[in-house]
Amino acid sequence: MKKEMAAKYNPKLVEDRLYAKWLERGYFRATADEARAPYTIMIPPPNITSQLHIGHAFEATLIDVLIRFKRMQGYSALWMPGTDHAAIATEVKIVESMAAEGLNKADLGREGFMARAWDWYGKYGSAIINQLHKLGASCDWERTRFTMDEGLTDAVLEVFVRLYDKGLIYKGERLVNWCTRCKTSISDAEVEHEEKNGGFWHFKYPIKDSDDFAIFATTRPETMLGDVAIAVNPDDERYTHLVGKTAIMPILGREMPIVADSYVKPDFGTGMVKVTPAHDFNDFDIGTRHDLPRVNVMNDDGTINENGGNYAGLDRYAARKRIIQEMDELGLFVKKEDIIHAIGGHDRCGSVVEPLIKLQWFVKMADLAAPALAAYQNGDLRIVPPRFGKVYAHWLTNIKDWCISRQLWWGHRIPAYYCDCGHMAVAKVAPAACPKCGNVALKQDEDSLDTWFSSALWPFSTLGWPQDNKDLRYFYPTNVLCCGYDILFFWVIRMVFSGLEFMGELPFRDVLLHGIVRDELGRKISKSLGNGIDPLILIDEFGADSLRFALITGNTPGNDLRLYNEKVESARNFTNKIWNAARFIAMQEGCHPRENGNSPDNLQPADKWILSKLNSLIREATQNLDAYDLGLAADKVYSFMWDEFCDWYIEMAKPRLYNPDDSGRSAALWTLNFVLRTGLQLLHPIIPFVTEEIYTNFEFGESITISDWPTFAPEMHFPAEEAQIERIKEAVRALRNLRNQMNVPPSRKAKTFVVASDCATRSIFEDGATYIRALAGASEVAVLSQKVGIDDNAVSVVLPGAEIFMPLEDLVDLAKERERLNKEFAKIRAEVDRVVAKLNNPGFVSKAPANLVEEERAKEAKFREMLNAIKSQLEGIS
RNA sequence: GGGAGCAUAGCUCAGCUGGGAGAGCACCUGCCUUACAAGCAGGGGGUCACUGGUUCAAGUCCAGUUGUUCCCACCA
Repeated sequence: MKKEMAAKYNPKLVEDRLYAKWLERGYFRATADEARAPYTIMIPPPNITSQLHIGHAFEATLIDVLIRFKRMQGYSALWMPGTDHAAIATEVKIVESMAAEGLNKADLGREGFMARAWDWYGKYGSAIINQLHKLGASCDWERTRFTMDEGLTDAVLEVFVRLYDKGLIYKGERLVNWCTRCKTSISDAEVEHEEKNGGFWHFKYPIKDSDDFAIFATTRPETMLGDVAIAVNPDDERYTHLVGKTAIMPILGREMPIVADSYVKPDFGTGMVKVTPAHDFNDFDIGTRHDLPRVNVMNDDGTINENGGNYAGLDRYAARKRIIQEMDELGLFVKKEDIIHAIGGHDRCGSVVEPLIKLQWFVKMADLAAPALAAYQNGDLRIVPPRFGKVYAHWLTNIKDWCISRQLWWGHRIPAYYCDCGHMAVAKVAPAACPKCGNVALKQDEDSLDTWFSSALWPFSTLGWPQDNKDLRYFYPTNVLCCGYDILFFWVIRMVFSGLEFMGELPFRDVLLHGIVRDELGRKISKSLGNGIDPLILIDEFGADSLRFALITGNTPGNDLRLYNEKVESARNFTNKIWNAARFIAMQEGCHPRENGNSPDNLQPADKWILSKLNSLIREATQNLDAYDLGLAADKVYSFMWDEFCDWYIEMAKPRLYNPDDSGRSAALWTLNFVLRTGLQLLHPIIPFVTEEIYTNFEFGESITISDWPTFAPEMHFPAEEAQIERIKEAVRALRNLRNQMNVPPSRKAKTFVVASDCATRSIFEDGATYIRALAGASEVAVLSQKVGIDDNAVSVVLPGAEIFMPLEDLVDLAKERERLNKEFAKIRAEVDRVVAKLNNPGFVSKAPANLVEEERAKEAKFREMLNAIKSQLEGIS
């Protein structure tokens, strides 16, 4: 070794170099190795529209921790990377960029547009992927996939055709959510409802051959142009006499029946509802039940069409205004109420979504959803945290048919081919001629598929499906799917039913959901707030390890995470602490095991104590990681390495290290190396760079990345030494506290007397004397069975089973010392009272587990003894 | 209208199957002790939102209340 280590860890000198090494040596390559078990995670493919943002960094860190952990455990660990074409999101961006050049889609035509889109992919497609290197992500980059790759496209077409042949995909005229800005249909999941202030306008329609009116209310007066009926509740006695009569839409002069339908709630509004089947989902159903016509009054761009009479050509909102005005002029406007109601907007562009009747493609969901729901209900699919299972089940229970066609160009074009004869063929490859009439001029459907249609296949399409192959059989099903809870119903559900349908097996066993990263004020990151956190800037400032550690600690699955500089800074301090612990060890003469044959033959209590603690830590951290409690695991290793190892063990080892003749020196060096090495391994999944740098500097092996995950070792379990050192620590803490309270300067050393009547206790302190000297400012430690020969002016502290005296004649203020002892007495007195109260409770003694009762009894004895000791000390100084 | 989360130290958050409240940051005191001042030692600070219940024992389980955040939903 003998490599000079800098006093401060500098990630900039390390990270890129190590990442390049990992790539070069192919550590992230995963192969279908039958000798090992597979462990697979598919990246949630980032959209090619975006750069790496803090949410990606969070998710990637979670995944990388799991992958690196499992790789070290010996699994053939595959983290499959890739990107998503993100149909509408990308198309919107491309259209925007075209607009800047004064171009629109029509100018380019379909082919020209696609060429431009592929250019876009070439330019931005790999942005995040490349940025993930900076974070240390251990993906198998050679497998990188894109949802519009040839292979994945083949999978999409295969699925489409199979579902169509099975009758699970159909084309039909349905009411769909329509974005008037993007001019495409969107799925239910893409509609975001937001509470907004709005108007609730009340109008009346005259009733034919009567002086009566049908009074109703609407939030969208412009849709009145498409009214085809008035509906009342069949049990509403106020209106039953009107059922069967005819109302007149005065502006268009359209006559419409008054029908009875139980959908209408008598106590809401006026109890009468205008029925507009072409522009409202409920009305669509009412219309179907009563066989009403569907009058579409809106164009694709949100203007009124020819069915709107004089209103044709007007924008929907302008039409709304004028209709209100015209109805008012006709004396048929009643009133306007201000209400707050939910308005659906397009999640990509925010414009208000209009329900319109369109000829679209749908996936029939009932048959697909059932097994996906069952898989969750019977426990095959585990969702972490479990509370999200309800969301999952709710979605699958209430799922409606999925509108998969989009009036977009960027995406997988629907493989349906039309002939002039009216025949439609659905096939992966365009038929050379119409199977029915032989016409060769077939036209492909203009629409493309919802982006989620392809990402639903991600867990198997990335492995080569529909081609059968070794990798697919080996790595599928994947182990865990890690994504944000916000895409549980967008994506997870669709992957589950697709996997079950086409692979006959769940795509993953576990779903690990994470929350979103928020800014220091707890706000959601958003463009409008400008509160974005750039991971690359944080990495540049603090290092990737620090960012990763900050993202892992203090977080539990499914919970949102607040990120701020101090947190990353604190993580940075931790990496530096580890670095310095290693630096200290490296500075010791002959520190390397190979240099002088350091061995664990002569382990001392402190060695056994730290090894035993480490051993428990291995077990706990492993369990936590397996249970996806990454934050918990990180916390435990953190406090072990910092508090136990650095602050206690290293300090306890120093006397031996500094004495070349100490017979325990070799054991200390061995222990330092062993604990360091193991601690690094436990930390490596979370902070891969600094751990690798130290690991290789110490020549522990070729690379920590491919080292074996530590396992619990029964021979490293030393309960007696653990208890022993804990008692020494207690004594040291008490002495430090004492010195501090008595204002003893740290430089002032003093002889220290430990008095214990019990022989075993004396032996503990005799063994630990060296630690007390080193850690508590004792010049010498004398262990006695009785208090003899100790100056009366010594300050003292009472421990369970022992008293410690530190004579500091010139420094002792007797009054102060008395006050301190009195306080101590009161404290222990309170403890005694509490224990006694517990033991006097007959319920406790009879019902609590025997060992607990026994413990309490022991405590009582211990505290009483301490009480007596303090009492006699008080007497001694008065 | 349904469903869920959260409510613990000044701030941000941990706390697994119920058995004497923790961390980081901030704060106070003392230390440049030859790994680390990005550090060391010591310290202050919490009726674990409220009410009731189960239990020998509740931050932890149950019910309700309040506050807050989010998701879903066609109340025209």
